[in-house]
Amino acid sequence: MSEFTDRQIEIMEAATNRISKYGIQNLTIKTLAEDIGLSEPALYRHFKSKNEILLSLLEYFKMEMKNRIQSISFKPTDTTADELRAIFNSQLQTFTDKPAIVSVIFAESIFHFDESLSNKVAEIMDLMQEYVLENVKKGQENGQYNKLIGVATLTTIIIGGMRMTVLKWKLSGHKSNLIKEGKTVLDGMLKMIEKK
Amino acid sequence: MSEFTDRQIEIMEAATNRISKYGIQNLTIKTLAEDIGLSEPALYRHFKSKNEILLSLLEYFKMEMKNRIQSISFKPTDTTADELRAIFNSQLQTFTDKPAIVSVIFAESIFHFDESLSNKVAEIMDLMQEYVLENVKKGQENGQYNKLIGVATLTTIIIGGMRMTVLKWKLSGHKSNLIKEGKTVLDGMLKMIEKK
DNA sequence: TTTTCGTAAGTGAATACTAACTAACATAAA
DNA sequence: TTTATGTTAGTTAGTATTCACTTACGAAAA
Repeated sequence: MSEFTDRQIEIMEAATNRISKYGIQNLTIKTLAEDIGLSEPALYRHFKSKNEILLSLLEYFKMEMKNRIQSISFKPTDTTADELRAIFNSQLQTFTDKPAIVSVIFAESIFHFDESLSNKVAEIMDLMQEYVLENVKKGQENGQYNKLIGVATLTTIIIGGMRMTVLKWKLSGHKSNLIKEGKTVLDGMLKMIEKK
Repeated sequence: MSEFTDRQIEIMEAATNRISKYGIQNLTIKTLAEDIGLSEPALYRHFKSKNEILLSLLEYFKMEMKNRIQSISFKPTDTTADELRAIFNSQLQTFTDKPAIVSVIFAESIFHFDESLSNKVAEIMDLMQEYVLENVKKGQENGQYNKLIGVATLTTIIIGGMRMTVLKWKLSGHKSNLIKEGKTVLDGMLKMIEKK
């Protein structure tokens, strides 16, 4: 199914964990090899460079996210707001299960040094943006959302609010309840957006 | 006035610019010295380590931001929303004048490798949060803001929306008009919050 | 004369990556 | 069934380069 081997996935997950725990500066081929219990050259059997590990890791998450969100099945009784709730719930659940991912995909700045990497992060952000924009458009068209604010601006506010919630959760050391807080913030925004 | 010498400020600004242009990975003592036209050991005359340059740089901006925001003079006719507009306008103006700052203070992740540095970034974020929280509390108390949402959640949404706007501006290569777009987003949020 | 601010020329440690080799195993011709 | 050949995934022991930082010294202002 996946285009990656088991060993490659193991390496990518170890890299994600190390970045999450100690930052990108501490992700070296040496430490990464030690984490997995292999020698340094062994890693080069599976990826041709360190950059390729990072690039693959981002691509891997992008694929996962796309598949996951597109396979969410909405009920016929769901409102447009319910659909948005389902999308973010799925995201927050993934982050809660694998907190290390957040450190990697929310970090435009750590990949600033390499164009291919920062482009890949931008692609992931754009993908999420598309889903939200589509939802907002739909909600305004079917009259479930008010039209106080334009589609683009509303999308910025929604994504911004959710990102901020994730960031605070991360800075708290993952101690707070991300799913609960994310729900509070999203419901807050929907309370202001939904027509009554 | 400042606790920093001219040379120190010159070094901190050069460091900020280099991080902004090429990322933290490219900020080395060698490249930094070349930017200023000095030798490497000369930098050590002014800062005792590379980390101290970064730490000072963050402290320098924190001080600047605190002074700047606290010296904003509100008119008696200003609504609570106007006060919030003035605060963010001041921030966005600073970012527009010196875009490099954004790369440094919006980057929790790039300083992940050092606790003192990430703490300093958190302090800057907390400071901004305080100003917004105070404003939201005041607005709800004096009846200018509605009470659909709690103070903390509303603060998260506002800061999140503004951060997202700045991030998009940064990813656009500073090509969009930050002040204008920030105003649009803030006005959008206020439209939903203000009592009519 | 002392202090300040600079330089040239290093240091040891760490980094991404490579060279050369091998054990284990699969495939298929003899 | 044995033997030859190739592949996969690993090893040890390096390479050149880059890094933050230091030592020892010079010039010139106070």
